[in-house]
Amino acid sequence: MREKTKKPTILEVARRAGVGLGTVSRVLNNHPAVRPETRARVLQVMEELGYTPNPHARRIAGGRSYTVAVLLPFVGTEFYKRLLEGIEAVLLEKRYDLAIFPLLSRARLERYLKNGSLAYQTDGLLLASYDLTEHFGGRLPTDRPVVLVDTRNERYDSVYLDNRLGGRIAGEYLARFPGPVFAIRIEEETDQAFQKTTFRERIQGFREALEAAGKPFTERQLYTTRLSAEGGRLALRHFLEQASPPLNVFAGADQVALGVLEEAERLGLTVGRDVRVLGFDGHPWTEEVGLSTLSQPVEAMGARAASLLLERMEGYKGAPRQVRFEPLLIERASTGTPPKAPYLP
Amino acid sequence: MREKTKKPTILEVARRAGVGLGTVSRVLNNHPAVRPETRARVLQVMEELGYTPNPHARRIAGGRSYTVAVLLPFVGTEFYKRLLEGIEAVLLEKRYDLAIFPLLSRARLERYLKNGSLAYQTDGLLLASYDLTEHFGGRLPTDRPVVLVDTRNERYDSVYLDNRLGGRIAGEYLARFPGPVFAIRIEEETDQAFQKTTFRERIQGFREALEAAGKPFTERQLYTTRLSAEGGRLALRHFLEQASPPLNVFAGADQVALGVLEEAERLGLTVGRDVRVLGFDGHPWTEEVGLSTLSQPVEAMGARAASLLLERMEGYKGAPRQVRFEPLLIERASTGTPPKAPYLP
DNA sequence: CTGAAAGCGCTTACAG
DNA sequence: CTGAAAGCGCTTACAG
Repeated sequence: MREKTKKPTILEVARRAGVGLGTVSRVLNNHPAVRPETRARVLQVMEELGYTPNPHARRIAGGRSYTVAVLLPFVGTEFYKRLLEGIEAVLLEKRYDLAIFPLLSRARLERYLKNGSLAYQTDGLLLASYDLTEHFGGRLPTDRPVVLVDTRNERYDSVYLDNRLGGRIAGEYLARFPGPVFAIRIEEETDQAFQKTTFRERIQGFREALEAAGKPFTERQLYTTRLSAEGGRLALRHFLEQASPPLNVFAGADQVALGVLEEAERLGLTVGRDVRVLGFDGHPWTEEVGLSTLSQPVEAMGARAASLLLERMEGYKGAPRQVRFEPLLIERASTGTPPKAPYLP
Repeated sequence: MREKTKKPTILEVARRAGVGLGTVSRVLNNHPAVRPETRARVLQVMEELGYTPNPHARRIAGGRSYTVAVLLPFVGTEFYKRLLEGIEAVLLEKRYDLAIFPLLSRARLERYLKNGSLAYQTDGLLLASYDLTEHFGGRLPTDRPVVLVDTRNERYDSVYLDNRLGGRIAGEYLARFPGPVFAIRIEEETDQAFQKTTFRERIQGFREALEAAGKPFTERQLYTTRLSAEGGRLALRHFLEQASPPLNVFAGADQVALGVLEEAERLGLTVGRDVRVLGFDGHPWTEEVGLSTLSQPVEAMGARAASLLLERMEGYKGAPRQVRFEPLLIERASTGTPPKAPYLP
């Protein structure tokens, strides 16, 4: 009759391993001053008992929470899925937990930050996509280390993709093909509190490249839509009202590019010949559907951001570090080029 | 020169209020055995000091975490925004925190549940939209109370909307207007791990009502798309290829209905006369755009679910409670009916 | 109604 | 390298 399966504590581990509980704690914290044999024995016992440390006790005893807060837009796109995977990979390895805070409203954000709730819960903050510092006069109201990812700010460690460069690469690339060039501009969320400029930068770079190539780009070549595959379908229909195949489309995002692909197929057009399509993001499924795209190492960016944060949490005091990633053009069938060897991140 | 603004503790509050720290704790926990004057004085001091209890200490001392986990689909739709608002409202009032766990993959879910991480962190679980019990042989591997919302299961407290009824109301309503009837079926996410049937139920009810009204519904009257406004635009174009105005469209969700509205306007059609559109969800903005819709009391559902969970956490042991909400038809200009008094939830 | 004390499961100097 | 002890900020019987 054991009572409600009480979790084993550090004390029980210590007893069974025949050591003091300080030693168990040292093993837990990777303290170097533990003999390898002792460590092994303790780990063994932990394994047997299915022991996991009580994070609340650690927090209260050690002052650290072993938790990192990730604040991200409340949109369930593949980009954030991948970003979280990258972040989580390095955090879990270091035995840190990850608390996700979807940015729903400014009021909620302030509550998180102000009332100390976040402060109590986490040892560091990872801000994705929104540079929230503007809301707080340049500095977030927290004494925890902060790292930005998918956005940048000179005052904080930042890990970001050069979206404008991606747009330029797209422009240079598509300008070489016969037929007119079109682009899809994806509307950013219009929430005043949370702004980002990702898609705008991509289009900006695209426009620059076309102009540099002597193919000035006008509003008529642009179609604006929300981020959705159906938006890509509408875009292609719109472009086909203005020009006959072959035509070349920069979709701005893989998700939208997928819609272009779907609609082309529905209309009986041959992708890669009648319609060339270029996506952006390099999501894993683009390989299956043969979509050319500007690959973005999202997982790597997330991992890098998490590493920078971990360093800060361990006391690193240097100047803010700006880590810039570059997108990589991957040619596949959707732009008519024979597929190359698969992309290795 | 105060050092890094140490947070005040219960001890400091006790001193300043001239009471023992047990009393402060009692105030914190709404224990009845505290004289009103004493309580007032303590609360005063807390206010002055900007004291907030350290949740980790409470957790470790009291065995409770004062945190509820909300597991929800990784999609940033307005529905979940509203649901979270409803949940949060009652939880915050009871001084509970809310930990959001987006359901990204089955692997992550199992990690949450298994490794005891969730178990340590929270006192109860709220599962939104997915009945995850199937993954675990009928019972979730947790000893914490569990409440489902936006889905149902006989073995757990469940709060849900009768989506099929909503579909039926929509069918009965639209069948009365002149002109053919169309419907938009929204694809559920195809993730095998996380399934829901919301939209399917709405269409099912719709079909039943039409058949009952002697207007059999065929596949030709159905357009399938992902959940997006652009999907609504495509749908309307599709319907207009099959019939001339006036026509009547059940959009299945407000977001998609919005696209129908947009496209009708773009085509110069008069909404409410040439095209009648009925949404589903009753999101706040539908009033502004004059969209008729089946209103769903999402916030109230979230609040109710949170209340049921709180009761369980306080020890309620009764049989699982099934709370069924009914959608309410709101007539506005998009179905040609003059707007009535605003809906009061 | 209220205070003093034990205890929650850990971490971290401090001695050995 | 390791043990014993103090302490983290609370909660909760236990006495008054």
